[in-house]
Amino acid sequence: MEREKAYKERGDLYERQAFVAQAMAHPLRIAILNVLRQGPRCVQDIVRQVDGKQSNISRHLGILVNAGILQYEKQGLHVYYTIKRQCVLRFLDCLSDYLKEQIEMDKKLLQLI
Amino acid sequence: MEREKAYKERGDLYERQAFVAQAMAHPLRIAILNVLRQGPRCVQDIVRQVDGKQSNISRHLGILVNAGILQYEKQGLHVYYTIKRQCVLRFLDCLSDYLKEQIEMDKKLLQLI
DNA sequence: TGAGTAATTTACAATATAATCATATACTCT
DNA sequence: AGAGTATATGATTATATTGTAAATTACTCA
Repeated sequence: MEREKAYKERGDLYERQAFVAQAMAHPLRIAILNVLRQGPRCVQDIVRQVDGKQSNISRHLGILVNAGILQYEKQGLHVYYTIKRQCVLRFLDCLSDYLKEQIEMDKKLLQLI
Repeated sequence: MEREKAYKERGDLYERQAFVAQAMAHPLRIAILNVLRQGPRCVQDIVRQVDGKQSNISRHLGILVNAGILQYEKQGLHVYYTIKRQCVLRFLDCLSDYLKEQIEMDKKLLQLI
């Protein structure tokens, strides 16, 4: 494969990776992912567990599906969403280890002021 | 810990996770991370390897540092950047496995048209 | 000190993302 | 068919992100 083509393909990959990251880049969407850890859930279930309007949650679900992170299945009136990419959960878990420490540290700093 | 406080802390964590994800959500920043896999590199090195103006790269580096993904060290005129969170690389690797397949499939579909 | 190089920052215009309300679609049950 | 419920989709406004050129800071070395 020639050099330029190789570069272009890499760029293609980078764009898709960035697209997945972008889909995760919102606290509400992270909250949704954490609800779906429990297993498949319909929109209502999710709306009940995270703080947000139905139409907004629906939009965020759409973004996650679009990025290939979630799958959905229609069952009558309900639409059940499921996590399709376990990578994403592993990543969040890995991040939370040191982010929790960071949060603790920030809290202590605040108390010093 | 009371319920409401627990919720707030979770929200705090979600915001920070989202912030890290957001920092990864740009193809140029992914490209930068892939340059830095090789080891510490200064801004010029990076500018040479990815496609972009120096001031722009500097901005993107700032975003990655801010999210805690990169570290830097000044050495004379140069600033050397290093990857601090290996999570991030593992995540990108995990994504690329199926994204590459997806790219292949998309290419084949295009040829059918 | 001052010329030169590396890196960051500022200011701005262009573009993308987000939340909300109202509306539309799709399905169920009587 | 028609009422009722679950989701999704416009349209709009507010906010955030991006790229670029120009200005600024920080360091080196003659």
